[in-house]
Amino acid sequence: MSSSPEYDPRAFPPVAVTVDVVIFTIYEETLCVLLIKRGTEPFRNAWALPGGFIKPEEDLDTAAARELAEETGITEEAAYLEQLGSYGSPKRDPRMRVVTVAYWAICTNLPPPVSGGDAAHAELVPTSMIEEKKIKLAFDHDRIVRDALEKAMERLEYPPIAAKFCSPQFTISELRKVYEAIWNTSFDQGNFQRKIRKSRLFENLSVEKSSEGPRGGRPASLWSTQDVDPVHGSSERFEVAQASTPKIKKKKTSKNR
Amino acid sequence: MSSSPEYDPRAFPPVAVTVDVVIFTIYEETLCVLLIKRGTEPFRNAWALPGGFIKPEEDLDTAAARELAEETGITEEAAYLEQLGSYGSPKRDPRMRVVTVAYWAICTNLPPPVSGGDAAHAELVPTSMIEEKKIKLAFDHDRIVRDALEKAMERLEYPPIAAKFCSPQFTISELRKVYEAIWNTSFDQGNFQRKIRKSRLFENLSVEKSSEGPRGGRPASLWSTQDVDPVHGSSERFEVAQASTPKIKKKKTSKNR
DNA sequence: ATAAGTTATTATCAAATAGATAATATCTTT
DNA sequence: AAAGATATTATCTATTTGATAATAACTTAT
Repeated sequence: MSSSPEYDPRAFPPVAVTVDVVIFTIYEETLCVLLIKRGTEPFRNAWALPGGFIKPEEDLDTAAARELAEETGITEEAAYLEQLGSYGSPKRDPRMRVVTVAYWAICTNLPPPVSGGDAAHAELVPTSMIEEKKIKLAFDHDRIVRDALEKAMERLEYPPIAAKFCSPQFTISELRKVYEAIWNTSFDQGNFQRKIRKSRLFENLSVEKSSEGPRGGRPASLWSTQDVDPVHGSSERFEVAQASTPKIKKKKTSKNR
Repeated sequence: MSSSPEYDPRAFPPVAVTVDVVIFTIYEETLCVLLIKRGTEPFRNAWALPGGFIKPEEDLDTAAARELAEETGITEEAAYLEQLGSYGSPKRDPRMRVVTVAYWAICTNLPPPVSGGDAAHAELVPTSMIEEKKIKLAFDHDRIVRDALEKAMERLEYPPIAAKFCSPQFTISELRKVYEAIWNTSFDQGNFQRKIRKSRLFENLSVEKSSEGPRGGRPASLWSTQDVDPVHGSSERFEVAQASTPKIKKKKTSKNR
């Protein structure tokens, strides 16, 4: 027993360690993931998550932030980036033992042809394509995306994280549309507003008014939220149960592209 | 950009990969962690988490389950075991680059001198000792335990997971005591019972009655719960806010041993 | 056997929250 | 000026929660 911490690291078979990042964004009111088309074997021409090896002097989080920046041009501060879990099935890479540390990220409205990235190879794919197995992913990336989705849904019950899908200043309707896109349902405007307003997680930049946005209608006030750091469990939280009105509202199933 | 999945794993600097397990149990009404005293450098004589290298043909989860069984003699089915996250700071092990995949586990009432384990080296330590930095842990295990605590608190809001601290059949009071030990507070008996009874997560083995247990008082009915598998976020959940009565009740700060 | 103590279970009531719906406010467009 | 659109506020009811008490079913001491 307890062979445990009594070991010599140099005596053991080496493993390659990579990071992969599941980058979520909302595009055309649909939750999407950034994927890259592989150009080499194995899994040539299959879609894969952006990722790569950790560098010798690089922390895991740093490596993930680097991958995120390389693919989207978006810095870590502008996004939300969190570790998801590690995947190390012995056969997951046919070449050798590779353990990957997966991360997931939220980016604000990525432009469709990914700026700064290799536009030819990168694409935003609706998560429904993956959930419904309409697209084939390399390695175990299918599983990783599913796990990321699950974790994201959990985290988004903490509204400041959902706000990461929005611009730094946003209207309550924009935030509501984020929830609607992700849960693929409709929420009641008034009740949603009530919840946001009494939640002290957001700050009303009362003077400001949304300039662009929808054509017509009463202008909305802008809101912001403090940076989300350690998402400790005891934080204020949202039930995303059925805040929807049962009237007719039932959003059309998410569209593909 | 997008240097991403186009790589050759054999071309990169090797990393050693370990698993470490944060094993929680409740001992003397106090939440404890199983630690092992290191016998070799580095961090000789410091406390450390049980753990070790992944084997060439072993999945990460398998490795964690193996470590759990080696230290506690408890099989995975009897416990709750979940991945916590990976830690890979370049300097976390002075000897070479070691990335560890951390897990956390819940075990039912481990006997104080750990059965099946190396009793001389293993000990149950109250988590408060670690939270209050009264004990020094090897490597970054301090951080790992803190993260595990945070994650555990999150998960325990799903009551069937909290029930893993109890025997397969338990009384509502036993379950309540689990919450009280972990949140270090008192909960109202009646309200707690109300919540459990209407939550459909537990099954009342109505005929049965607790035989042992407390000496005196009305006998409690026994309950069980289905096995908890994928803890998907949309599950029924508990608010652990302040179900406590504000009367006097304020549990003494957890005792050491 | 009875009383006292202990734990479990059920009941009750007020306060807070959530779901549903409507009313009002402030814009843009016709 | 009217119609349409979106935001914001207001109500009302149903449900849930927090607090407290009452009752039930046992064990132990007298």
